[in-house]
Amino acid sequence: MAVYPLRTYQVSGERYNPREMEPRWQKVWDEAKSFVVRDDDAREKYYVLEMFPYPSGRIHMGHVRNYSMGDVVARYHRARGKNVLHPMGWDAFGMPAENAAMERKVHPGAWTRQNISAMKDQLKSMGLAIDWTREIATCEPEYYQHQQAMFIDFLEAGLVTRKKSKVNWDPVDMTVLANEQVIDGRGWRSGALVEQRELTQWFFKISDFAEDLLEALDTLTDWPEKVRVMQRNWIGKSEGLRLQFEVVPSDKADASSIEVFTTRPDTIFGASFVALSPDHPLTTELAANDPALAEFVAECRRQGTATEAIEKAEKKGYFTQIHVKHPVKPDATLPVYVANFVLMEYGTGAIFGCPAHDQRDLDFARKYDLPVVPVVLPTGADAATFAVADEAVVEPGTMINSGFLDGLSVDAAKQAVAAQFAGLTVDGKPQGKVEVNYRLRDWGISRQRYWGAPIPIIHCEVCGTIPVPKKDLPVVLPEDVTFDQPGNPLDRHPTWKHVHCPQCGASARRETDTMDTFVDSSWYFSRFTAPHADTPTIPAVANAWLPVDQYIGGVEHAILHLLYSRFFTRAMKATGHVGVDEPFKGLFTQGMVTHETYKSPAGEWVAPAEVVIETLGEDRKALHLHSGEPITIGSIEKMSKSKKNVVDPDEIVGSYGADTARWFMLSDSPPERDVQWTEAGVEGASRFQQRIWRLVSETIEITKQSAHSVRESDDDEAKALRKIAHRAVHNVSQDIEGLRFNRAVAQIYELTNALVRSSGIAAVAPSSRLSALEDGVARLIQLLAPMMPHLAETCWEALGKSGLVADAPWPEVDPALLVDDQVTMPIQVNGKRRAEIVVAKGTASAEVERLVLSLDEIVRMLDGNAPKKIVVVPDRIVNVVV
RNA sequence: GCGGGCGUGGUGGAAUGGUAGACACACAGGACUUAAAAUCCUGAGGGGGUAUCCCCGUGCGGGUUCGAGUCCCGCCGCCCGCACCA
Repeated sequence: MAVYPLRTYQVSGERYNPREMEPRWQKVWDEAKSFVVRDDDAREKYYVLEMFPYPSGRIHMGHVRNYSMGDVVARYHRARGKNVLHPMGWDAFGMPAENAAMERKVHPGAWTRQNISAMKDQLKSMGLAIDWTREIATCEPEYYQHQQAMFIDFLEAGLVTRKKSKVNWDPVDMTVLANEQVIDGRGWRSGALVEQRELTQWFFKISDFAEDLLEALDTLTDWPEKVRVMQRNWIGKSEGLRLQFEVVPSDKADASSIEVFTTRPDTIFGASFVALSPDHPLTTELAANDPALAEFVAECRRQGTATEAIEKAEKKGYFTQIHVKHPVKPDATLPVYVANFVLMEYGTGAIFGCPAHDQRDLDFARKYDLPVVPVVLPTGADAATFAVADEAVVEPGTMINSGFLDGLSVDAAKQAVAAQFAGLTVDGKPQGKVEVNYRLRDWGISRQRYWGAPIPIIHCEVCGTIPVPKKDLPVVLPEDVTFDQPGNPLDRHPTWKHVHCPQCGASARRETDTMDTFVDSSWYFSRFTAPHADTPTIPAVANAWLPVDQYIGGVEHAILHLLYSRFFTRAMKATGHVGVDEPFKGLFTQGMVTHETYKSPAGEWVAPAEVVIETLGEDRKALHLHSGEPITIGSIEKMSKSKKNVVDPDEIVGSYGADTARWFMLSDSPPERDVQWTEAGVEGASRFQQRIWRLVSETIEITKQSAHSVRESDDDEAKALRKIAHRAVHNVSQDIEGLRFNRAVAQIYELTNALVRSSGIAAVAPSSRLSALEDGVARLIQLLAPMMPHLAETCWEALGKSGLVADAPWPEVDPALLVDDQVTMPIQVNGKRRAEIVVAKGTASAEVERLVLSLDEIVRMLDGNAPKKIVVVPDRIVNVVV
């Protein structure tokens, strides 16, 4: 590109004022119903959704980032001529509302609805292209009655069960938690150490779908690999053998057999003990007559399940005095221990230990002096000298010391053992049975809380548990509840639970447990397809919209919400509410918003708003805004109230405008990574906004002043500018489709730079350049529209374009302008760039070679020698090897 | 321990095996201004040479290749997830 002279005149344009323009355009979109979507639109559908917010009171920067990304996708596909569904709702049930009720004497419903109203205003101030006519809140009977209806459908379809089981009890929130909600032995919300309690609970039979949920992960190719791996691990499939060990008769126990599960039946000849879980029924039976064992069991229970506890825990056991017969070594027996590392929840709660090939078993065997017999010889090891020391051997190899298995591979041995036991029985049970085990447990959904969807069940002493007849739905939460004491307000409500049995009419009791809030969020995306229907969905409509094409949210939901939703969608399919298995075709997990932390000399956290940063060269110093005392700049952390490093979106929107906040959230950092919120970054985004406005104003000014009336054909500069503009459209399109917003932003900057440079001389240049400038600016505004929609509308209007830029079709790209007729080829000598030549595109290699060898630099570097080899990659690069 | 990801200027980050550092932030110099802000122009990976130029450079060590930030092998470091799962 030529170097242009300084701009030829100044424009006295006013600054762009987002505070004035943003509300104005929001009103225009609203009145034009721009983003209201119709089901009967023939265009191709596109469903984009961001994870809906919990109405905590105010939106935070994480929301801004999340919804900015979704909005770009929505607006882009709209411009691409698709019928785009982009709805918003509220995940409105949950504990914080009850906590607020307890702390502030405000009803959870009032608190929640007030928060929704405030947050809706905040979201609206962002200018999101959302169809607000589809808004739903999970706490309203209009929503949860359908969830209750589906609960009954699931119950009838055998997808719900009620069973007594050991559950995770959160002593602070006074409720049961699902396994997925226990993190490191603590409640996911309260952080309290979780206790085990026996309770009768309602369960969704998610484990019925374990295999399908696992296998279908392979079809979710538009999901992050990380999330798929996490779900795969959570489902935790393992294939193995259920084995019966015959108990050697004694006066110690009545049991005649012990059942274990193993994934390594091949190592059976290396077995040297059997171990029971402290929670195993046989353990309990034995402990009844053995105080020392009872004490050992109690000690195991105290051990805890926290990460550190497990890492440090020593393998400990208690010998029961019982022996079992070795299943493949006649006359040999194995001692039976109770061991602290055997889990009742997995397999059968009992194992056989093969110390040579399992680290835990080895640690245990060394401690209790049990035999360590290697039975797998690793490939390449010497059979004569091979021995197991402190590390168990887990790699594959060849069977040794294993009777009829000797010489087989591990896999072959597994099959041979299974075949060996196939026809045999112990204690009337098959001695060995091939079995697939999953770690995934059924989903316990009963919560002993008020602010959730009531489980539509009536307990009748005569008839048992009876579903509430659908005509009686919804089971509405009573309003008059108290929160002045712990426990479930529904349970102590004076009248609510007292009902008559719908079958026999006798006095009966309503179920007072409510559903886990994760049930609410497991199908809201389906409800959005028919938010006002009097059935959970309208299947034909749901099937037209589903699956969600692009779902965007935080990775913290990788297991909980995303796995539950996959299950729930399958259950809805089984009961005829939707026709798809998978709810989310594409998933994107965005990174967090971080900020520097600040601490006062007293060691207290200080909010960014109270800190002044002084820069001296590259040094930065922080001072307190009011007191002037020095502030320590700390590490960069996720924005959180506890560290006070939060920036309020309202303040940013109020001072810089929503477009600036949106733009900054999309710039720089790749969307899957964390982004650091900085004042400088926001300033930069704001400056860019003004820069665009200046460019547009100048372009308009130049057009007015231009005396040109005849359209001339493009000169080189005009053509170059058109190329840049078309290329930008092409690249930005690809980047948005690939969700590479940071790169799209960079492309837009480049186009802007080129246009600003060009505008400086357009007034005195040939008319073709003015035309290219005008066209380029219009394209720029369109590229900008998904990201800075208010600014784009303002510019669009100023440029005299008709209609809204939000309704304008995405600009077309002339493919001819994407290709260069000339290419610059770098010339490498031994892989290092030494020169370059400009040749016509498609120049033959031989011609390129000739040109290269005639270059002064190359002649000099060859120093009279002939090159060993010349590699010419047409239109790309040349490498001369000397 | 297992699984996944990452490591590039002062900073955030670009780079279908083909000119490393696009774009932005921060910084420096200059123009404009009474001044400041804003704006515009210029510079910049490190080292050396007053121009043109040379050497080094993507965590470390090897390898494949005409050519490696990118692919392979072995290390080091950081982040995330799961975890006594038999």
